[in-house]
Amino acid sequence: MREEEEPSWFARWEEQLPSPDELMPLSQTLITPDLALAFDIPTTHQHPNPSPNPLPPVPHQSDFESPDLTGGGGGATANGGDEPARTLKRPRLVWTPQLHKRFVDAVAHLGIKNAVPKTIMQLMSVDGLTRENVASHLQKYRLYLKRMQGLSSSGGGPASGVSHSAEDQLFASAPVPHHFLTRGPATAADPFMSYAPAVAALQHHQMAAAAVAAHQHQYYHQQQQQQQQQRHLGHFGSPPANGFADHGFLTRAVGQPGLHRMVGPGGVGIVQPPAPAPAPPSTAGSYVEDLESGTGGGNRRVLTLFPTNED
DNA sequence: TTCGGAATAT
DNA sequence: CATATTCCGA
Repeated sequence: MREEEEPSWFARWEEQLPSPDELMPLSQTLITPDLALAFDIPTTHQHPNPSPNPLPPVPHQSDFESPDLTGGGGGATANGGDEPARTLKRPRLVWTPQLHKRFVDAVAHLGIKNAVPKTIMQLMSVDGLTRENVASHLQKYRLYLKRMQGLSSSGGGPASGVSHSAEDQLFASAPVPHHFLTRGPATAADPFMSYAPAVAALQHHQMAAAAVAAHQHQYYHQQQQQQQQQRHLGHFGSPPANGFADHGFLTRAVGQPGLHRMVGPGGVGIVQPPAPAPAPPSTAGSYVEDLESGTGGGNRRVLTLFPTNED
């Protein structure tokens, strides 16, 4: 027994791909504008060829706005050569259907009562997502639910004007758990996400999804306490100004059902999947990087992530 | 002090 | 209108 088909694995890569659904780790990589501008994140370069990709050393922040003076004097924080990147404005988060899906799923699993921003955020496991992001969205989502409730039995008089505008589209994308409307705990009835136990852990402490991901085993799971909000932004402005336009995308799905999330510790530690094997040919997962809608022509840096994929 | 939730701002 | 930010109560 030897020699199986080594070369084959590559060819069958796509076919062997597990359910994309499971592999959809929403790996939205959010990099702070500073970081992104300074240098691109060493995301897994899926270069078919063995090209050594020496990750660019720490960048020299391109000045731009001063890091603010959060306490300039004092002399505390004497970090030498560290990229604080704290106090930066991040671009508006765009809630894509996928992201929202994740959100709804999380809420569904948690149950209304436990569905609080922090918990949801943790369960979602989306890097870069902040509690406020979730809180804001949650607020809107609640309004949506409320409205739906009121509408539900009003004598079918949508005449009032049930405007089914495109806005609902986002919400329509995700199934609204019925118990939401009437109140009920989370019934483990979800198509995806099988980390129910994680929920319990969550409630207990902030293990967060990191543990969940790690649960999968394989590769390293760097457990990091994300007590504070981590910062990561998505790839966005990487204008090919000078240098290379480069990658700019993240590779999702790596062969094998393992969630890899890039967690950035307070500093800039992006963990790259060891990926002993080459990266996917990039045929399977696609992603769409929407950036900048610019409908009105402004300087709106909209950070959007996300893949194509449906549900 | 932190978190959640609504109000308010952009 | 969609998010972000702020304010306040627990």
